[in-house]
Amino acid sequence: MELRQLRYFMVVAEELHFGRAAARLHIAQPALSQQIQTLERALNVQLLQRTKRNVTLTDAGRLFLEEARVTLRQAEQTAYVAMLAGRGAMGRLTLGFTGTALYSVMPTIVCLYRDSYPDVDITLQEMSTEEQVHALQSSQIHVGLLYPPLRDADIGAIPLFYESLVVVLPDHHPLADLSEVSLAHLTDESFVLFPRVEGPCLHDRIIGMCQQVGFSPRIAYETARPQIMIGLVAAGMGVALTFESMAYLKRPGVLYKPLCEATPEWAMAVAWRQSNVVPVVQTFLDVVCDIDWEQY
Amino acid sequence: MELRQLRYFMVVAEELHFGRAAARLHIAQPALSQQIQTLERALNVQLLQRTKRNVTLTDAGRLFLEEARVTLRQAEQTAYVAMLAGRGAMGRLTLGFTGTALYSVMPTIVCLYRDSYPDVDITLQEMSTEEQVHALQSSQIHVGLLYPPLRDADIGAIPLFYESLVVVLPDHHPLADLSEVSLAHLTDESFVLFPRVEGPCLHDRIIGMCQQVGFSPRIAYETARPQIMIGLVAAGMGVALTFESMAYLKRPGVLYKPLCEATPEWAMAVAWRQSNVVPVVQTFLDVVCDIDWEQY
DNA sequence: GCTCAGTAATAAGCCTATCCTATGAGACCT
DNA sequence: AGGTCTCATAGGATAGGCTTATTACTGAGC
Repeated sequence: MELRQLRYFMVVAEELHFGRAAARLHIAQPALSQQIQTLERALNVQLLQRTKRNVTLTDAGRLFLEEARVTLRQAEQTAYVAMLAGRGAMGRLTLGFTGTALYSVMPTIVCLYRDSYPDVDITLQEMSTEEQVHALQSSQIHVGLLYPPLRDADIGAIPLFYESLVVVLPDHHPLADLSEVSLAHLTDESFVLFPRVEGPCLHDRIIGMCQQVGFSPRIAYETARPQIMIGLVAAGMGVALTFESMAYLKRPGVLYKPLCEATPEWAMAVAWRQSNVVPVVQTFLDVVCDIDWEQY
Repeated sequence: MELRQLRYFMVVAEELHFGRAAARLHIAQPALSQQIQTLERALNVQLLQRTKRNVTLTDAGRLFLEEARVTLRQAEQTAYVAMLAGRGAMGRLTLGFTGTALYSVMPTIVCLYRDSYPDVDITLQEMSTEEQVHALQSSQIHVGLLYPPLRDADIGAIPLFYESLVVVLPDHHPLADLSEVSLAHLTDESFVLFPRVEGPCLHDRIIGMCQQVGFSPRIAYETARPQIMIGLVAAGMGVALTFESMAYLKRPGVLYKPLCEATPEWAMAVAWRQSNVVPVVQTFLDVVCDIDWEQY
């Protein structure tokens, strides 16, 4: 039994006339008669009652027709699913993101992507930049939201938008009234900073900047989680340096101040493994690149 | 897209190895490669990721595989339904039966048939012998339970069992104490009888028997419904003549008495249209003929 | 580093099945 | 009785599927 035979049979059952059915199928009538005969022989069942004058369905034919319709619909569905999946409009996408991305770009991107591709299931995993690189290399995630630079040439990355560093202060801090803060003001402060492994390059740059101003920051606490970071600042455990986009994460008792110094313009990027651009990755990148980051 | 390709793909997806898959399918490896390629080209989707060393499913392939499995199962179901229907083990059977059959053979037959062929839906229709003949001729019913003789040569009939006539009396009737009753006793009675159209031949025989004994029965009420017939007898509206199998229909206030006279041995028969022996009819007749009517 | 085994793709030829045209056979109508 | 309609059959052309042989490439072992 083949789908062709089901398709042919369905038309014959609708027309109850081999000539017309053959015309609809764009084949000659004898070919159609043959196929139906082959089908009946394969099933060992008479599906049609032919007199020399007209054609009717047998009871078996009627029941077979119903099932055949279901089968053909299901076959269509099968092809449709493949088509969707092949275009990246269906399936599963696993996305890694840093703790900071959770409070900035990640929700935006995921919402827009879901709107465009509702049939793609998304698996979200918070992980550090380092972890994301490994996860990309081992195909545990499809794409990541992380902080360049990356050393692996196989991993592509597109920076989304550049942002400066800001200082996070408790609101009763002596510097709270200034409109901007210099690193020099922070010489004797305790610092809350992200762990070096979260972004060794940026970490080193920050330490370097401090040393240029003449001090080595005393890092009292390390945490990659923004919520915890500003919580510690609010509790007076120190000051923090973080990205300006974090300023969206309001919390009573905490102020964000720009730095006077030209800070490194740092970018969050979307990254993927270039040797593994499966369709869902491509559509995801399309969506991300379509976003106008200026407004953020 | 054809079912063959789905079957092939399923095996390749299971083996993830063209050589082994081809062996399982009893074809050569290049044929399999070709079919899968044709399938991928038809869908315009890559289902398998081949390196020179091994084969893996793409995301699209995984989703396609699930749907393909469903499709193949449904195709099997389609063939299975046709097979069942072709053997008369599935579909619909319409059965005509007389009012008397309702209280004798019909329930027995229908129960046994349902046990053997649970997937055949049965439509039951009470109708007179005459009506059944017409319904058989016009294919409104497949088989009937009725009283021969039938004049149509195209309608086959098998008598099920022979039975005699009995007299139905109200229990306070003067003849109630006799163990058997003669027609001569009933000369002055009012009769409750089935309408002539329900079985003209038997009706005429009964009238004839009465006339042989020397009287013409006064038919006070005519009804084809046994319940009504014995109800009328119980109410003292007359006596009735009916088949002995009716004696199963007990009712307080009513007695059944055999006749002294040799009555015509009359048979209920199963009838069908010989030019319309579709599978369900054949299986129905098989069941009916398998019943040992001696015990009834 | 080279060879060999393993694996999928490709090539070329054969064969079957699918399709076509032409024709036959039975039913219904005039 | 002849004509028309409709499905089945017959015979030939064609395409698609299968086979074997070969190629191209990979990875493992010596």
